[in-house]
Amino acid sequence: MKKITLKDIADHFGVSISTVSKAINDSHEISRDVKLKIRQYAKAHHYRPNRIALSLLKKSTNTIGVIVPNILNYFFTQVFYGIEKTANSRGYTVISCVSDESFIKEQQTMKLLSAGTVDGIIMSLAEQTQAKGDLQHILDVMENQIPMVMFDRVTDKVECDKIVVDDFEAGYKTTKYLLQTGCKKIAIVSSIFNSSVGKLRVEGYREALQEMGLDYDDKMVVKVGGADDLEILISLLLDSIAVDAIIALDEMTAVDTLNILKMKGIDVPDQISIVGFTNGRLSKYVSPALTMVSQHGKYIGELAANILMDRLAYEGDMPFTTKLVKTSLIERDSTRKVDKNHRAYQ
Amino acid sequence: MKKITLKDIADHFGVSISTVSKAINDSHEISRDVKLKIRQYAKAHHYRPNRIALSLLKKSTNTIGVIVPNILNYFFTQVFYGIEKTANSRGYTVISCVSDESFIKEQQTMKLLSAGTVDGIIMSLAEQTQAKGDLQHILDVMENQIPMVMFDRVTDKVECDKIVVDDFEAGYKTTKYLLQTGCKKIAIVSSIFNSSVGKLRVEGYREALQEMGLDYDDKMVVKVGGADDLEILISLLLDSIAVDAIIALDEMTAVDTLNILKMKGIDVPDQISIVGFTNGRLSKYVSPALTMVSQHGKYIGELAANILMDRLAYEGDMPFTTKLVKTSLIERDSTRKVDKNHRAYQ
DNA sequence: ACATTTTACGAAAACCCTTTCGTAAAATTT
DNA sequence: AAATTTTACGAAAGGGTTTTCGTAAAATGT
Repeated sequence: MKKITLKDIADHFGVSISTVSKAINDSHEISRDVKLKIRQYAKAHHYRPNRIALSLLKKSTNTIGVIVPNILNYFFTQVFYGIEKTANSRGYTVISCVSDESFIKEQQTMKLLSAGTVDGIIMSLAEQTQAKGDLQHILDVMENQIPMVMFDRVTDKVECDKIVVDDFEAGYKTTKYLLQTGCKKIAIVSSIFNSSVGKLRVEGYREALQEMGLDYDDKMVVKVGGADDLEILISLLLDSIAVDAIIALDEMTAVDTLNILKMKGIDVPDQISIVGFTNGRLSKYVSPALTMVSQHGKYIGELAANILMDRLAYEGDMPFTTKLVKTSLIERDSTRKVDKNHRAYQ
Repeated sequence: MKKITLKDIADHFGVSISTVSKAINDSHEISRDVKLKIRQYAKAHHYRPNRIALSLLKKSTNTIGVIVPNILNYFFTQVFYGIEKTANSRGYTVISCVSDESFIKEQQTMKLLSAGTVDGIIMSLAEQTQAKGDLQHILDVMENQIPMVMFDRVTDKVECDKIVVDDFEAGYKTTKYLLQTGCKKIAIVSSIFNSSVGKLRVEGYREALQEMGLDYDDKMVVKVGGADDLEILISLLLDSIAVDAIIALDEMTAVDTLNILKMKGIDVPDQISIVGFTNGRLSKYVSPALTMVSQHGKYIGELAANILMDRLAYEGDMPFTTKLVKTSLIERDSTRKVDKNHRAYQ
């Protein structure tokens, strides 16, 4: 049984296509008996209006495009999950694309999506795009009147709705928390020192130190490239400074750091506390379970989808907004309990 | 600048739409100068043929739909990644949907996708659908002449291309491996004892035992429901039998089991070896790092996409195939090294 | 100079759907 | 009985594209 169209049904009953369409859409223009037999036949043959034809007619596809840099990253998976769930509940379909952190692929994908395939786009910039700073393909899309929401990795050069994690506050809050648990010498291990995200977290850390009258020491901010560096760099750090807490700016580095400390026979959290960023699947399962900063990926996805769909539904002008999503600290066993007395002084 | 169409360009030059179309498609029917000025204008105004209109005309969307039960599961994320990459490289777009293990959502999604939105579908059954056994929505799609590839969670009731993990062999191979490392009393911890996948693995395990002349003992196959059961059930197991190896049928259970054994002061792998299923992100990062069975999610995704696209490209009949993908054992530190002498007897 | 071919373009159909408008016939009102 | 309204349907446009076919004018061949 091939796909059935209005024409097929019209031919079968010897009526016009418009009659069939109206009958199926329960128009009052069609008599009761004609309507009945047509609807019955349509149902029996699983008639469903062709979405493509409808899109062409209505000039809207009820589809939104999503471009994430790396779907294997749990944060993006979570965001994607949030988007899909929300879009779906509001009758939208999601076309998902992965830029794989590549500028070229992002460019191609944007072109594809903007060729009438989607009503709007949600995206996070590829690493290469951020490094290159060439955003023409994104400006093109905006010029084409396609609404866009950028999240996490955004840019000032494009005017659109944005959702960013409050990374400054996250760095600040995390540092403050460690200080409250009695830590005095807090180091940072970063594998993302080039990104805006990484820089903001360090700035927040700096602010927190300053507020407590502590000195910021550049040597305390360790920049790691590959995983191999980590062990050497941590050893170097520990040899020179009596560190009592480490903030790792991504989950894998956090877990690696934990393992290195354990190998060295250092007790976590008694001798050194660890807080990691991105509350993924790992942190709960290592021992001690790691205290992590959650970025609320799923919530960000829901928010992005809602903002986009609101804009799509809204007639007339709507100012662009930038939402700042706060992080949460998920306390587990890699940090000490907050010192109540100390907290009292805050 | 609004979206520009052939008509806009035609109006601008006072020529017909067909002339513009031919000029842009570099037809020999159009004179050099007309072609030149039209193409130039089109490029300057970022003309791109509307994909929706093309889809309607060509009766193909160059899009494939993917339905996975749970995108937060790393295995499915990997499969999805493989599909997206492969589809993309062959000029296809991917519409991704999540059934969330729900029968209703799977049903709705299938309807949506089969309404002309996609050329083909790749899917893995939702848990609810498997439990319910109602596959009408899938049969409907097949009747609609939409090619489909099912992977991992498949069913005999639908005739289509399928890709399944060789779970019997995986259970067999894993057991054999543990025996070769000198283990004699191998237990299984399963949270998926109702699924075909789980059953096959246990059968493979049984076969391996039998082959070595060892008895199969039902008490050695522990069925866990929630995470809370696990500790009690493992304690019960260890109290009654001198187990020296545990096979966990999913990653989280493997890690949980490891942590429980460590808490009990049992050395892994010296006293008890552990092998887990699904080589995800956790296993590498716990200590000792877990020996795992990899299902090659990314490869399965690539395979599924290629089979589907091959079928879409092929004119005429093509028999349905079922591919059996072998698993690989990734040896880490939760199992002992293979006993060479023992192996010699194999 | 006339017949034939080539060149260069336009008209129209097809893809499938919804909706507006037009119009007979039937039903109602005057 | 004539005028008006209502009922129930069909024709056609429009959405954007490609492609087949038709056809003037220009170019070529004899």
